[in-house]
Amino acid sequence: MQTGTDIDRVFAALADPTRRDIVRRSIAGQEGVAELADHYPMSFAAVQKHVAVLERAGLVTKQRIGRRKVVRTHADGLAAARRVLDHYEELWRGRIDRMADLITEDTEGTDKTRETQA
Amino acid sequence: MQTGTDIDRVFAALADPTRRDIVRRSIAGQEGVAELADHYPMSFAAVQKHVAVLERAGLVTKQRIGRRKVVRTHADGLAAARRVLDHYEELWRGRIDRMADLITEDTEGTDKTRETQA
DNA sequence: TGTCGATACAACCTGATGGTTGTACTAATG
DNA sequence: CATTAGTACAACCATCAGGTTGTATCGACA
Repeated sequence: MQTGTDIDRVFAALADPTRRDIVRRSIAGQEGVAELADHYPMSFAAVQKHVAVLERAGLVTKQRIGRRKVVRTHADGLAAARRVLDHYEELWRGRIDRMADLITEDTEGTDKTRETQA
Repeated sequence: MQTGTDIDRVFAALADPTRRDIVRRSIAGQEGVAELADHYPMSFAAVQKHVAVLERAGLVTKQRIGRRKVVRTHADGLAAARRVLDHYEELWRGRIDRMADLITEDTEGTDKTRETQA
């Protein structure tokens, strides 16, 4: 569970509508894999694979309850994705501020403005 | 045409680290495709493709400036992704509230007669 | 303990993705 | 107007992702 919440996997997992729906349904944390599968026009195995993708991305967890394995969404995974977007928004606001600065100051000559990394 | 800001495309686009970096750099909105390409260990054409993916997802736009086409990130695209995550968080909070309700009320009647025992 | 419900996993097919090279279009510039 | 920087796009290739079926495991229970 080291790489549990890898950002690449999180976004990739969220890129599929079926998987987003599984995430949504699993917030309630009541359904097993087979029950989830009933909601989609595909095989049980396909849904099982989707759940596996979500699990690898750290977006859901499975817990054995009786003979089923109940799927629950893991809020931390979603938080990881949110943080990335928050970061962009922060940078975006910074850009706006800088534009405002340019308007008020109007000092020319800022050419090699580069490198910021992340 | 198409689905301007399709959520599938947005998340899929953000699933690639190179593309996320392009989004980040393009917030400044200063570099053309070739300038962006200089930062990555791949061909110009490959970067061009990445930009195209971001463009289709509504995450960036291109504007001709001189002989270059400057790439700028489009905040609306990011906002679309954020809205999805916000929705999940909202549902998540609702779940917590419902759990709290169950604890305080404890009046059954909502039974599906499931998960017997523990 | 033998059966059934629920889950896991492997093998396979197909289309999408991420990378390459090569060629062609477009617009500054000498 | 010929050249060249910058971009676009097509063809091609390898790998991955989403789906299928088929078989195996595992836990509950008559």
